[in-house]
Amino acid sequence: MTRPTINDVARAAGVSKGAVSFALNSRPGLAPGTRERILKVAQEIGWTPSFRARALSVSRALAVGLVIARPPDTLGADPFFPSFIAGLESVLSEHDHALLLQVVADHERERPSYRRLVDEGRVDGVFVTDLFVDDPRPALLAELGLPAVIIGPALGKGIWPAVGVDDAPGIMGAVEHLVALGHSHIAHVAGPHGMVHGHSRQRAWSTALLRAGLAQGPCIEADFSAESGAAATRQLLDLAEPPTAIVYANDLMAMAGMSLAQSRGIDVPTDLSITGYDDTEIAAHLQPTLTTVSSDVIGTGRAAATRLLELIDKQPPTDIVLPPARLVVRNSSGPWRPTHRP
Amino acid sequence: MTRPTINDVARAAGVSKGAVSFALNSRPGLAPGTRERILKVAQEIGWTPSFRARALSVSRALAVGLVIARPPDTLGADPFFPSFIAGLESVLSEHDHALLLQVVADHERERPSYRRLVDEGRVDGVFVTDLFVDDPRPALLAELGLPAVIIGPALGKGIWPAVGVDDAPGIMGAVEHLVALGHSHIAHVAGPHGMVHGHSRQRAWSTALLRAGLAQGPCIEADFSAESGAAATRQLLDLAEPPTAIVYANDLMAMAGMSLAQSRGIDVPTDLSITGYDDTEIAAHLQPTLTTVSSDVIGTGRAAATRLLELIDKQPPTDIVLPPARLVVRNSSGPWRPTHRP
DNA sequence: TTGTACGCGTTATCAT
DNA sequence: ATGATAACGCGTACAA
Repeated sequence: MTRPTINDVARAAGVSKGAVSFALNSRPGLAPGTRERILKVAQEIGWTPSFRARALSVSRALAVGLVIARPPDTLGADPFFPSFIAGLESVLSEHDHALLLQVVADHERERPSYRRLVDEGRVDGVFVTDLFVDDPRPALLAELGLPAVIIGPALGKGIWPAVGVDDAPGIMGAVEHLVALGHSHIAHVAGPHGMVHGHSRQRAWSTALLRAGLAQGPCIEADFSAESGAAATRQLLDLAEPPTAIVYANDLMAMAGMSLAQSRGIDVPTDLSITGYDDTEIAAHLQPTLTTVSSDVIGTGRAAATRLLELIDKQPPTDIVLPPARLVVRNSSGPWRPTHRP
Repeated sequence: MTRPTINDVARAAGVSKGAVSFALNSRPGLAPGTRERILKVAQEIGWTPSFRARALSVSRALAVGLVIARPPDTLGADPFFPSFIAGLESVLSEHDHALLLQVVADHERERPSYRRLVDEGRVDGVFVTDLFVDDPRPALLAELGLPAVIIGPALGKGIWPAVGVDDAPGIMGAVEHLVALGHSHIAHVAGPHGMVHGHSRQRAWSTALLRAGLAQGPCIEADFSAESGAAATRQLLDLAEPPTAIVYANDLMAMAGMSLAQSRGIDVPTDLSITGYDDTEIAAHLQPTLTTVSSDVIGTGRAAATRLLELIDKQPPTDIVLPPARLVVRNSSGPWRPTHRP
């Protein structure tokens, strides 16, 4: 009833432990016949190498970690992680690595989280998400000697490789789309300036306006939450000259903003155009359907996992090309109409 | 630069490996002074026991698994997992257990996933979610000898303990709320009948109607997705006698349904009342705000983790009481008005 | 190909 | 009562 070990296989096949190990890892130095026989016996006995023994022996954890630092309720609304994790998994499982997940409420608790992962030797590397400007984590991880891959737009040259869909093309696409519809007063509801994806999306919005030869519209910093999206929208609509279009840094804020506008009797898109970012499942089923930016999140996960495994094995980086984020035009954006508001 | 081992500590403290181990695990048989000295030295050297070595030695993985079988895009819209995982983590980390996550696209791939977890000895137990009626997984896990805790409403007596907020009170609360508002033609957009939480919510709806002395309203089976929620709503509204209120099995379908109704010029809640389930972050920011059911998901995670660890250690179950799911009344539900539709 | 040391704690057996 | 010693768990890798 107890699990078979490598010794059982060796005995049954009439060879040594070492031979079995060689056969399993398909390493040279075994007669083809022997190799086959060993594998067949292993199959019959139903032996799979013990991950624990292997991990101890090779001094590797055979696992990587993902530490998510966010209040759980904010997490629930984020469509990123599930898909991202699915992408990670698809690569990791092929390389016999497991994904170890930790969710901590805030960045304070993130540090000890990494420490423990390292101290106990639980993981061989980690993914770092939600990077903020001047984030201390890359340096901390370097100090701990733990390989890492940063998820998100690369902000300057870093210690670690960054993997992620560049969000600029998507946001710029949104602005261009609105400009083409005749809008010239285009606002932005941004993510926190301190977070790189908040930052980069805002910069993309700003750059796009510049390129279109338009004046910078109003920009309000929010925090990706529905609450903050609604509040930001309220501020924008209360301006002396409210914008005719708003580019949101994510779908959740866009949805909250759209609802707020509607509750004030403002019609979307007749009176106000709105774009989101993420292409959440619900986006296509709102009233009106939401124009938003879609990116290959699963692909990002795959790329990140691939890169981290390479980093761990000290292999040269594969060049992985991800399709750029693209605008999905729906009904929340429409032509600008030079009418008077009530 | 290499990690300190138990030997380093033993040498520095002038004792044997065994003594250090005893000190660490606070086991009897050491003079108080010795114990303290050892711990102090360990602290100074910065030694933490290697998880790998310990796992091999105690023949335990010191980790538990969560296998999520869902297409990633459906996952993204589900607010359950992030909070649930946060709850799991808070308990697991205190007991030095890690959470190993796997996301597979469908149930076909779930089976091999468990096999690998077991064969490699990666985990000591698993959480089973999204249980469906006559689910083969509990039996499979029993056969594999892998302790499990089922997440969700207990459907009959099972091999494994079930942990989860009972959804019946919440759904019944929604129906009662609608009845109190004067509605008598209350429909249900259900989750898949084959899934226990789809099933149990539908039963709760049905029971509540019965208790209120009302006729069973129309019920349409959907699959928790926005798409299916919209389709089901379309069917309901096309009935000769459309319902005046719809109870949805989750927020996502409710949102899609609400949008669909609005796109047809039906006012919510004036012409149609709507309730959801989950209390998603966006629910409070929709137009109108969504009446829905809220439950303690983090608490569920904590309870599940506690129970699984007990199961693994063959300890008697702690009795954990979770607050029942409760209705959060907002603006998508209102009094029934006996008016004619256009 | 085989034999064996090794990785690193845990625990049962012994000695004082 | 204290603490040392050695076997053990299970693959991997190198010398023979």
